[in-house]
Amino acid sequence: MTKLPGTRVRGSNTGRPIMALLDVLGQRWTLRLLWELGHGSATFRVLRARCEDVSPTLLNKRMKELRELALIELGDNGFTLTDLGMALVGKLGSLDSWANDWADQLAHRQQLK
Amino acid sequence: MTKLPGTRVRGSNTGRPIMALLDVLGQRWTLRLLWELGHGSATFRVLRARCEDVSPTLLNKRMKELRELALIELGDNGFTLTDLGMALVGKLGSLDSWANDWADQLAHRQQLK
DNA sequence: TAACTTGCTACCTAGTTTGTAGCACAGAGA
DNA sequence: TCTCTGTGCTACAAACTAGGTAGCAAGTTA
Repeated sequence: MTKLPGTRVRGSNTGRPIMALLDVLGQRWTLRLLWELGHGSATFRVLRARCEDVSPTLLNKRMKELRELALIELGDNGFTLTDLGMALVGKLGSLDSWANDWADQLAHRQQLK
Repeated sequence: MTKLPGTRVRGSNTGRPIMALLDVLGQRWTLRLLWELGHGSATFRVLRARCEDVSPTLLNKRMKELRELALIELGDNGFTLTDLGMALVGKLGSLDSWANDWADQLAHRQQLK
C-alpha cells in the first residue's frame, strides 16, 4: 500500500527515491503534518487540533504511512519525528521565509492591477 | 479558486503564507511538476511526457494555478519557472540527497526483518 | 492547402478526502 | 467495582479531486 522508495511509484517506474518522496509529500496534509510535528510532538487529538481538525480517518491513514516510511514514530509523547523525519523537516525549514517573500510579491502584483 | 497566500486556505484561516504554500504543494503532481521544470523549461506535451503522461486535464489545471501564483510562466520555450519559482525549487534541491539516504535506511530496515 | 505542433477542453470513470459518530483499551479516582 | 477521562483508531456515506480518452481551435511550416 505505502510506496517505499525503491519500488514503483505513481509518476515513476524508475524507483528513484526522490520520486517516491515527491509522491508521498504530494498527498494532502502530509507536508503540513510533518511541518506541525517539526514544532513538537503531539498526540493524535492535539495534532488534529493543530491542523484545523483534519478528519481522524485521514490523520490515521497518514500517520500509518509516515510510520512505515520511518519519518515518525508513536511513543509516550504521542507522535514524534524520527531522526530521518527531523532531517527532512529541517530541509523544509527555510520555506517559511521564502513563503513570506512570495506573499509580498503577489500582494504587490495585485496592487498593480 | 486558486488560493493566494494571505487569504483563507484549507487548513489555515490565519492566512500565513507558509500554510498556503504547504496547501498548494500538497496537491498531486504540483511538487513533481515544479521539480521537473527545475531541470529545464518544457512545452505542455514534453512536460506531460516527463511526468509519465499525467492527464492533460490535471496538467492544465496545475499550470494555471502555478501561473496565478507566479511560480511559472508560459513563454516561447513553453513553461518556465519564474525567479520566484526557481528560488523555491532551489530550496527543494537538497531533498534529492536526503531521499537517497532515506531509501538506504529503509532498505536496511527491511533486511533486519 | 495540408500537415504539424501548440495549449487546452469535454466527458466520464475511478479514487481520495471529508465529516460525523462512535468503538476498544488503558489509567485514575471514588 | 464503577465511572470518568484520555488514548489511538474505525465505519460509513457524501463530496470532491484526479485520471484516462478523445479531440478541438489556433498558429506555423511547407
